[in-house]
Amino acid sequence: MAATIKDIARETGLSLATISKYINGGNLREKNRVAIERAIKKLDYHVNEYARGLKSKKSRTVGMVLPELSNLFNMKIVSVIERILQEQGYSIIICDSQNNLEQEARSVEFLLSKQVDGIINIPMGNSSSHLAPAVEHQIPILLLDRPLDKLNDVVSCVLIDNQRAARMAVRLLLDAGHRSIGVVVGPAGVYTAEMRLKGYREALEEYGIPFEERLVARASLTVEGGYRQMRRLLKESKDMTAVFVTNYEMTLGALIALNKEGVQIPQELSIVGFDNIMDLSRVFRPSLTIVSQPMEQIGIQAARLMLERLSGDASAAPMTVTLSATLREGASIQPREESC
Amino acid sequence: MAATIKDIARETGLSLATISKYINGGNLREKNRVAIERAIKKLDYHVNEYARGLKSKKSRTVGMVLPELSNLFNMKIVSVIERILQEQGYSIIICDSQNNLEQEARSVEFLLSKQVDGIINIPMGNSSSHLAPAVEHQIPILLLDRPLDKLNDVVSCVLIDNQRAARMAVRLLLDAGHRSIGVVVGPAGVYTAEMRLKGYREALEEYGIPFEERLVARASLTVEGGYRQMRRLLKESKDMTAVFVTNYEMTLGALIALNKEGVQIPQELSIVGFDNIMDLSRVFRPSLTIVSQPMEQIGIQAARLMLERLSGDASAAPMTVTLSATLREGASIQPREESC
DNA sequence: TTTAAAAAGTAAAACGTTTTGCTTTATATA
DNA sequence: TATATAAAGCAAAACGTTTTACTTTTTAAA
Repeated sequence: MAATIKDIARETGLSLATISKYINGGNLREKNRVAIERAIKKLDYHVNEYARGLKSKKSRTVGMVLPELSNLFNMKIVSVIERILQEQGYSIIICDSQNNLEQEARSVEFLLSKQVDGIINIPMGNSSSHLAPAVEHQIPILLLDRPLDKLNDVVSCVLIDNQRAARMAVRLLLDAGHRSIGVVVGPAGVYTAEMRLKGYREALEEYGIPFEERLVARASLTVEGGYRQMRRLLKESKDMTAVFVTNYEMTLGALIALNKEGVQIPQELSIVGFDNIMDLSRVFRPSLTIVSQPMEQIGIQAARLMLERLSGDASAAPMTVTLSATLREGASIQPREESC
Repeated sequence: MAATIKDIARETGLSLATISKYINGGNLREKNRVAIERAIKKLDYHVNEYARGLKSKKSRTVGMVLPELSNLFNMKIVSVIERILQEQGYSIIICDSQNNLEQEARSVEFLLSKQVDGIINIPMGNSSSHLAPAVEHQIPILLLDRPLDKLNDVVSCVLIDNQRAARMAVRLLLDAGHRSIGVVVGPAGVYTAEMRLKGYREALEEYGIPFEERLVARASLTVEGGYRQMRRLLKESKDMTAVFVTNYEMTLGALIALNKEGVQIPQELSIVGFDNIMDLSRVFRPSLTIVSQPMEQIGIQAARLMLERLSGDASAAPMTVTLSATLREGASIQPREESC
């Protein structure tokens, strides 16, 4: 039914090789070029990606493996990467591993069976074993948001300087005179959570403030997690005058909790949130001070790195790109007189 | 490098056709079966999807075209569909058309160029022209969330009974004695918005309450939209005692606005929200009364319909499946004495 | 003009499957 | 045991490209 390169050859009187050359951007005589173009239009020819893939061993598809889709950070990143890769003719297959390590490994196998040219992965845990089959296949691998030490020499990586960003955020609170600062942070073992917590500790240290376990609230990375742990902090640490919440969903949950408890921001509690998705900082009154991850940039860099490695560029050695999160100052921090 | 069917044939002494038969689930002699299985394991053979696609003209891939990814309803649906199709060996390519009609059309073309076996689309507008090329290709098309009249006889469709759900929700408020009920609803022209507004009007009509334009707040389907329009309603309609918010993001925005304004729920204002994502109804206190779309079911039905049509099942005529949203009663509605 | 070099074009093989029409082997019936 | 039938296996062609090694044409230099 559909026209093939053979039909174009017949229509133009040229050979298959010439048509193929045209399609792949080679040089040809002007009159042949126009003849081919006319024939393509006339017969409504489209390249058969499967025949091409069979010969070239390239699928022009990259796979993406994520812990979950229903997370706005992930979605935003996917959205950016998808747009850029598509512009270059690549399609992406997304695998939601549903916070399940075995599923994550299965997703990698699935993508390999679909013969993707590369894999982008936001790893769930700290093991890299799920990527072993992909490493073996020698396809480019790119880690997002979280590194995996074992693979440092084989894969590229796009990260945020979580630790520094957290340090800056907590400094802001310290500079405002706060001394009892709570932190709502993700589960132990999650790289980003650990780094952000580290930054929090560092800032305290700089100011000579003792770190207190009771001010650390470990939450699942969800609205509910933020809600619950914010309430717990409020209940258990009455002296707390500020809080740092370290991801978007938890920030949302914390805000709901604070509102429900009628805690005035910033009069009664200062807060620094995380991730400017859905323009939370603008919508919320008083405007929220937040750590803002450059999500567009993360996506752009990830796409760039992947495309470079896909094109077999020599310069495309595995590398780690670390981007800076920025602090957007709002009005959710109250200076405290009694200190200093 | 990678083993092919030929290697298996050589290893086992059988013919290509027999190996192919095995792979595709045909019958063979027991000893041949085990020989093939051993060879496959030994040589780590995997089907080459591109060779297969070339012969069979099936890509075992379906495309999905959405207005945007950063929307939790869409994401949840994608997540479910992705899981089910993947279990059947299908991969899905997602195209985020970024609320851009031209991009939506380009996405369809892109998917066709990638030779997807079917397309699932949450259409942005009311025109079906972007799907024309897909219709021409004779591949199964499935519409989600919003129908397109022109295509009724060619495509399947999975919908929610928006109108009824809205009617039920507003009835609940009316039954509680509310007479001045605001509604935050999506932009004019958006199918779901219109249907939900229609349901709102119907309920009022049933109770003999005049419809008032001033109580209708048209918002963009975002947190910010909900926030802005909720504030507008509060300011402009002091007599309003209840409000119905008709999507998840807007509900979130409305809640933020109400909290910021210090409006007590439900004492000062009763509210019915929409979509139980992130367990909003549980997290929020008082627990929210919401219209809950059966997102899991929507995804399941969509996947089922698509799979049936992909398998060329005779029973798989284009059809419309309409699912019911349910009302989850929380504690965000206050009965009003003065009425009845 | 002739010749050399560069550019453009070609025929044919290959990629790894599925499928068709046929042959061989196994099973059931007489 | 012989025969008919069903089941299993096979050889070869086809799918629509890309690529290789070669030939022809064009352009530039002598």
